[in-house]
Amino acid sequence: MTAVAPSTKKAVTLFHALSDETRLALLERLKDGEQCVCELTDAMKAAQSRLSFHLKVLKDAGLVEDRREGRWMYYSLSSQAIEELEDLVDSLKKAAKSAGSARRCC
Amino acid sequence: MTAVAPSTKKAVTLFHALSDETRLALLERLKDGEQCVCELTDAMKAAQSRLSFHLKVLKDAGLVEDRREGRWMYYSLSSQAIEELEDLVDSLKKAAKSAGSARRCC
DNA sequence: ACCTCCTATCAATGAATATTGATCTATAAG
DNA sequence: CTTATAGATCAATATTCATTGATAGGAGGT
Repeated sequence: MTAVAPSTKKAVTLFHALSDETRLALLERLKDGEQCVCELTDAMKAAQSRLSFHLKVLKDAGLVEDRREGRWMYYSLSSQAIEELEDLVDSLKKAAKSAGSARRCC
Repeated sequence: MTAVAPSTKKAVTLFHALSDETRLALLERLKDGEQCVCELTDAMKAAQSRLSFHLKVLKDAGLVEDRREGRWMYYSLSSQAIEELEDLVDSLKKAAKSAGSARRCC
């Protein structure tokens, strides 16, 4: 019954940020807690500019936060966007449960 | 502490399917119940081949199911993939809550 | 001031994706 | 059997995204 998702753009951004193997791997690592970029590049054997790019995508989507400490940048999960995600998935789930009533068409 | 998500590929596919405005709009419509392609093309004023393409992406990701009835194809939400989504988001949420413990680095 | 280390950004290339219009298949109706 | 309709698929193009290597900035250390 929902008219048109009010913030479709936001949802697209969120899901897009999650739709990449490298970025999911980053989030997976951040589940263990805050980490600095050097640690991530090291652990993932990835080029620095590559991770920097992906971390920016995650940050722009609101999925991670960054914090500077000296010359290091620390990244960590941000629960904010994750809750929005939860809501999106929830509304889908509810709708999926109330099975589709076949309607005459065309 | 999770090693490496076992089915990262699956997650990427799921999130990618959701990372498009047209596809989110389709899902939004399907929340109201099963609908045939002609109804969707009509309502969304989109080219038929375009929707067919996006519906395929959604179907390949397991987010929708199709059913043929005469010459019409009916699409509906599939709760299967949606539950996988829920799990993915859940594990992120839990990790985000146990705030990141800053660790010495580099 | 200089040099070094950590990270972000930029420019160029290459790879995936989306869009369009045309064609093909299947089902139904006459 | 012919025609019409619903939808999928294909080929070509346009667009968007990721990767790489180079450069630039900012913070410490000497």
